[in-house]
Amino acid sequence: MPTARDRLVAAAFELFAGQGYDATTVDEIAAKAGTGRSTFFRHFPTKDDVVLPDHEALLHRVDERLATASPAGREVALREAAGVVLAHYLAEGETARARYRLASTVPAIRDREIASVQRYVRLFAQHVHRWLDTEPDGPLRAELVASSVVIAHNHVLRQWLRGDVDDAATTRALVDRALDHALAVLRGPVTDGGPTIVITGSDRDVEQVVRDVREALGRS
Amino acid sequence: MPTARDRLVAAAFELFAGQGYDATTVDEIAAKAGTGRSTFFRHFPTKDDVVLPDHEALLHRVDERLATASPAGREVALREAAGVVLAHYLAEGETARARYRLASTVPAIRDREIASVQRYVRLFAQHVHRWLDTEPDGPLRAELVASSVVIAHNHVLRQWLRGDVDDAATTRALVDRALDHALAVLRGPVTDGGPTIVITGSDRDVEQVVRDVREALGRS
DNA sequence: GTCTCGTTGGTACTCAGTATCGTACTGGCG
DNA sequence: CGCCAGTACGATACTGAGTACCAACGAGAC
Repeated sequence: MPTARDRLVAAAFELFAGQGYDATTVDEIAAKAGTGRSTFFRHFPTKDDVVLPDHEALLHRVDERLATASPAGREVALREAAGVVLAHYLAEGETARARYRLASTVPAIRDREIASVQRYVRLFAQHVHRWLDTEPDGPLRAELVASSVVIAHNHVLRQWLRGDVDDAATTRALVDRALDHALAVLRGPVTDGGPTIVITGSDRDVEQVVRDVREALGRS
Repeated sequence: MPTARDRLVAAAFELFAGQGYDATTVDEIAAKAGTGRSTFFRHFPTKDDVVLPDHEALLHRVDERLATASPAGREVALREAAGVVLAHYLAEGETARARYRLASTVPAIRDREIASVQRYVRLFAQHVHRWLDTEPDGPLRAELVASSVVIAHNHVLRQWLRGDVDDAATTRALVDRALDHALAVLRGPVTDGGPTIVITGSDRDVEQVVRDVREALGRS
């Protein structure tokens, strides 16, 4: 016999899928789970929470990873922190996908999801602020980096949730690649005096770069 | 005699400020406004909406500005679209600040605000997608640009809402400057083959840039 | 006058969420 | 075995948001 909490979650998912979110009352969920109404609200503060994952534990783990970042390892810390979240969803598997489908159709749940995402952004921002606040435009860049990391992560995560990508290793690789874009702001500040140059990528053929620069400036 | 809608808004702001959001019932608001309960819900779908601005009109104007962007004027379109939103808040003046204080303390309103912000991000993303989807990593970069523009705008807007900045012209200048960072992703893609060069700023002394590049690459 | 039509007020209802109480089921300890 | 915590559960009653529906009022059209 599964625990009452698990029965409630299962019953809720079935009823929501069958007759829709709004048309399902908490009483029905409790009845189908063979429990009392009080028990439902004892386990889930609101009706929404029965389908939303417990972000608390996840946020805590992300927080821990970001807290232990040496100045040199900040970019790695951000990547791994995003990886922690991704791993959680991948491990959830079909449950995460069912929740995604639900959030796509039910406004109330979608709004809750958005609010949850914002908590991750805030958490990331909190740490990046510590790193950048003394730099020029640090506070702004901190927020840009934080939101960009989450955007990049979620962009790929959605591909997996929709089933566009199915392989876990591929998904992880895509997130890594997406974070290249997101972390560009972290690498170089935009100074307002002279032009700022940001060069990324592995190939370091100086003369080729110079040719590219001349071409780019000539065109502009 | 102001319209019933205006009286309801005024009554709501006063009661929320005086006794808190949760402790205020819709009946009280209606009573203070000298109207019936039905009238309240006829004007505002939910209790939250009485303090939230009508984003519909604003979203529409932003949409219009973004829709009429030539390929060369895309960056300008994004800047002006952000400017439209900023101008609206600046025109609201103290009302916007009161709402900000309310959203800072009441979770329900804060969540609604977050959901509203997300609608702007989606609208921006919708247009930027049209522009970038065919480019490498276009869809991701579109979302990064959209969220970054909104983040940058809101970062400065919050400074004004808090009163850290009070002058309208200064605020507009700060937004313009903040958007420099946000639009970096729009300017250059990060290719994975050779190095990618992103050059920002107004000074276009090619030889100086080339010297900078050589120095940067020499160091690395 | 009266016939609409839009705005309003009033009433009754559903349902989420809160508070409170009594009860069953545990494990530990004498 | 009897007693005693602590804990999970169920039932009831309540508040308040949001919905549905209906009756009344007022302003113009004819």
